[in-house]
Amino acid sequence: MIPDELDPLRSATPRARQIVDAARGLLEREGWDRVTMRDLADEVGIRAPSLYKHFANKDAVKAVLVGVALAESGAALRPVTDVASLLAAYRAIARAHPDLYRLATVGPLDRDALPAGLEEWSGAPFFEVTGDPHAAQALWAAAHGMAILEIDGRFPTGTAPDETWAELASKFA
Amino acid sequence: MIPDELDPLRSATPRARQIVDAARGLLEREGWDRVTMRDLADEVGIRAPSLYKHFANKDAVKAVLVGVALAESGAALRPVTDVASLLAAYRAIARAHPDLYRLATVGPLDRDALPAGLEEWSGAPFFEVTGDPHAAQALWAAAHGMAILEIDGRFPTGTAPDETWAELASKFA
DNA sequence: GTCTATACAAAGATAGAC
DNA sequence: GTCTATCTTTGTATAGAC
Repeated sequence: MIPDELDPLRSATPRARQIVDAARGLLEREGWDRVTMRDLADEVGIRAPSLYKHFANKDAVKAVLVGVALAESGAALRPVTDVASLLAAYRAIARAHPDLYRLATVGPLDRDALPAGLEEWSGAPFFEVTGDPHAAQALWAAAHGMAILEIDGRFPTGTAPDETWAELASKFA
Repeated sequence: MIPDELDPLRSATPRARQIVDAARGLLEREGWDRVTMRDLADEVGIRAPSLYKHFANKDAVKAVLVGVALAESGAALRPVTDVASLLAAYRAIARAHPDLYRLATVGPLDRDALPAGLEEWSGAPFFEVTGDPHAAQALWAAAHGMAILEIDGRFPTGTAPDETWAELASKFA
């Protein structure tokens, strides 16, 4: 699915992979703020100081998880067919792994910590479906707005109705 | 501009207002994570524990600031004319006070801590300009997606081009 | 690479005196 | 309502044994 050279775990040791897996589990159960280095070490079965032999700090763990999120998202959005299907796939990703989605999309992005080309590859489906860079960015931003507001429970009704997603799709169809 | 009964500072004591003002200043200079109860107290000229005589905890300070942000946003979006002007006003708010915008729009919303009706009043311009609840929600979500990605520097080019905002406006015109 | 032990600096929060 | 003193959690880090 994802090109080998874009895999954020490409050169990770088995132990590093294990740590990332554990971090993802904790993240999806508790949210990033509640992932502590101590709990992460517990989950792996080692002591907290040992984590620093594999990752410089907590942010380095986060960077890999962000890469994983972008890679999985880019894969799930392919192959590209039409706007409605793309939006449906995008929504599904955010709802399936809300904390991972949040981690990868909220706040600044440390681009230097990502495999070169991954960010672009992850967003390319929006260009493919619109055929125009500005329309692609606008559609991506709209999809993100819908997704993040939905998983954060910000829509007054509690969850975003299917009709609102359909309305958005109709505008860009 | 804003109805009196929606004012989040309506029943605040002078000291509480002073604390909120100081918190806003710190927020806009440093971001919410760097607003500490100690720094906030310093700014006001008292000791950190004294803050807890005026606010239950840091989240209670945040709740008032979120209310202030919603109130100012709702005021700045009025009067409503057309989609393009509404989006321009929305974008201007986010760019003028990015950390306040983030505080009010990122993550879950503690609705119980807000004046009743404020959230709805703040978002009503989107209903006014579209005349349809689903289109209003979709437009609001799209505007938020654009705004938050722009102030977080998430657009690959660095900042969202005016053309992308124009593209979005054209879809909902 | 892992462990134990230890340390330190934020940061939110509380208890109790005045 | 303000103070001083104190507690806890957490990220981060080091030293040194195995």
